[in-house]
Amino acid sequence: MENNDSFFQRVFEVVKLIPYGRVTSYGAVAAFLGSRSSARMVGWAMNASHSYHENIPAHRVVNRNGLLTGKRHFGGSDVMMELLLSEGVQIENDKILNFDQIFWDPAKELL
DNA sequence: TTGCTGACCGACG
DNA sequence: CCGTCGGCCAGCA
Repeated sequence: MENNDSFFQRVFEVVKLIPYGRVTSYGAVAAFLGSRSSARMVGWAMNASHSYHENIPAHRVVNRNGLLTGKRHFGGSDVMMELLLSEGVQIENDKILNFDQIFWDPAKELL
């Protein structure tokens, strides 16, 4: 892998690789990049994804609890939840029920 | 340019 | 159990 890309670019690369109907956590992506403490940057990268022309499935990235913490940044509505629901993800009260089942760990799946 | 903030996470008291 | 703090990096006033 090339390390010349910025942190954000690396985050996008991983997020774009998330399979349909699967989700991952900020910490998992951060850990895959080598810095689990940089989970905040992953979330910030999602915010920056608005500026990028590429399609970033940010709705497939949630926090460690499987909670849709970033839904408020997703158009200000339940768009994030709707997208996940359309992918077969079970959600209740902004939380992914089968999080353990659909969790996609880049460190394991991608490698 | 400096400094604050942010869609997180883990540790500590 | 719950509140607080540090760490990581980039964007913005």
